[in-house]
Amino acid sequence: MLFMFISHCVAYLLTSMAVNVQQYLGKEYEVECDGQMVKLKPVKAWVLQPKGRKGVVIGLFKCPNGKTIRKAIGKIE
DNA sequence: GCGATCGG
DNA sequence: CCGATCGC
Repeated sequence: MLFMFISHCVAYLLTSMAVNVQQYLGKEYEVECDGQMVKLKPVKAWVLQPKGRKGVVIGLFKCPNGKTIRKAIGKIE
């Protein structure tokens, strides 16, 4: 019973976070690549947030020139 | 400096 | 292993 409850909570937390990040993955962002502004979808996104402080969402972008860059694409309360 | 992530 | 990402 307790196990069921806890696993449910864990699953809920994991999925809700995954969904939040996935929303960022769907959208395009203006990113500076090779001295040019390019619209790209992030290859990956995650929350970067110290404990007890506000944080940011970091997007990982693959530029046309092959370079990979990170950019903050969101804020966390 | 903290937070996660991964390319260089 | 470190830089760089952002805001606090």
